[in-house]
Amino acid sequence: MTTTLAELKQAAIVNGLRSCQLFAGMSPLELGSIAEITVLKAVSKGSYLFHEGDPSHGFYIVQTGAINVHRVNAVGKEQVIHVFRTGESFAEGTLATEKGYPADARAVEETQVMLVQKTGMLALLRRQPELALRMLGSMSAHLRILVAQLEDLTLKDVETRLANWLLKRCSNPAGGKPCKIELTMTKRVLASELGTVSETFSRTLAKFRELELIEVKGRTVTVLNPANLAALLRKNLGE
Amino acid sequence: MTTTLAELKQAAIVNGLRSCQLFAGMSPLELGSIAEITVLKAVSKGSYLFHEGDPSHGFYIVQTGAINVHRVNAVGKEQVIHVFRTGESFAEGTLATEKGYPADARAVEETQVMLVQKTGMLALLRRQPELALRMLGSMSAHLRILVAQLEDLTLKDVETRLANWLLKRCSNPAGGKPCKIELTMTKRVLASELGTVSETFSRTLAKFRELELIEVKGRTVTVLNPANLAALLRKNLGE
DNA sequence: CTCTCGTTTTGACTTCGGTCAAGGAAAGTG
DNA sequence: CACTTTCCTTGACCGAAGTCAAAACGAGAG
Repeated sequence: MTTTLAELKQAAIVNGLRSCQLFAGMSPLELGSIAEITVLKAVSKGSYLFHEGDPSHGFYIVQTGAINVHRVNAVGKEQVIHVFRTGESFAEGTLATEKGYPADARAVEETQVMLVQKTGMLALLRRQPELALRMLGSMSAHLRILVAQLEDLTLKDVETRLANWLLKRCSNPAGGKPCKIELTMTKRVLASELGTVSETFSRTLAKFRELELIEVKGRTVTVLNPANLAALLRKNLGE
Repeated sequence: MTTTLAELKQAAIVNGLRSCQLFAGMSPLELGSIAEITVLKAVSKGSYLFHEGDPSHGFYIVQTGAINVHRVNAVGKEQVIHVFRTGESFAEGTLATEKGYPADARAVEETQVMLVQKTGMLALLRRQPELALRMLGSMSAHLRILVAQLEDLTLKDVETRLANWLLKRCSNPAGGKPCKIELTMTKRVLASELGTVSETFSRTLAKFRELELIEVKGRTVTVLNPANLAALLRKNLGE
């Protein structure tokens, strides 16, 4: 039995699809049918996958790397909507509408994505209602993320947002053990993800350092005592 | 041929469904099958349709009145996500997930809604993939609204938001004819919809009055020259 | 008409956080 | 290694908008 290059590629795609939340637990047969309409795409660091208003060719799944989905206003200031990482899918919403992509998408680092093509996917959805339900679920998750983001940005100050952000990536947010966190991107980008600018971000880190809540060394932040940080977060939210 | 009360009710529901964007252009037969799983609900002014976290019984369509979907933080401050009016549907996202509603929903005024029940709808979706695509489209629209809201609140100041809000309700936003706008709710609520407080709202109206862009008389705002207001909006966005 | 209660407006104050500017650290390049 | 470039940090400043307080206004009740 011979294995062609195309078959290998297909197998790789099936594997990629399997690691995506959206398709978890689907049969190899079903995955195969999706793989057929899926193409791989490499996006180099800093380059754009699509811009706001571009006509949609389908939706994306991140295989490796990270995609920053954001919006830019007339002044050029950008607001991060979400940074999608391995296994996450985005832009599903463009399947069922003629409108283009509602935001910009740029690779934070060297990234591999899978593009599940629109026309093929629409045909599949018509034949497999269960798949459509999965898509609905996934979009619902996106809505939740956005609602949370909205609340974050409007109802909390930067200090609170940073505390929350740090705690979310602690292995044990309630414990008293120090916890190292590696920053995967530049602090400017991180700041923007938190809805602020690098200067303010820097200052807030400094404040936490003075309070002996964290230690910073290059790209590594060590939360000295997650419980203390959690206490500060509660205090900020609590009154 | 006799017409029972139940049949009349069904007919009323079918009519309501037809006026909803989500179901526009569907056959009477299909509408009928949805009507079967739909119940009417009256919500008195100020009372809640659901709270954040409540288990979902389905999604809603506004028949008359208005529903304010919002989020409340620990301090009690609330952030409006969107005010849904006649013909609009919301909470579709809860169909495909076990999580409860992601926000609160309160009637701004006396309101009639239709509840399309979850279990029945799921069964329908499995049989009618086209319906599922419609739902995807509708959720995509919601995502767009949220993204726009996010951009509004983070990238624009109150003055710009108010100018935009006023222009949106001018009959002819580009023209030079004065245009009366009736405020349907109290200014405090309006301010909150614009993501600010009544004081700031008041001041901004005053500023516009000084610039002779508008006139205010009780609950009536008259945009003297929509084109001028549009110019101000463009200037704010433009640099 | 007058009193009362809720809403709106205005003023004074404060604060958060963004901008500008400059110095230092780090990292890539020849 | 020296040099450029990008990133990070810190200080000084400023503006938008929220809070508090008090006055003005308006609608309904008696």
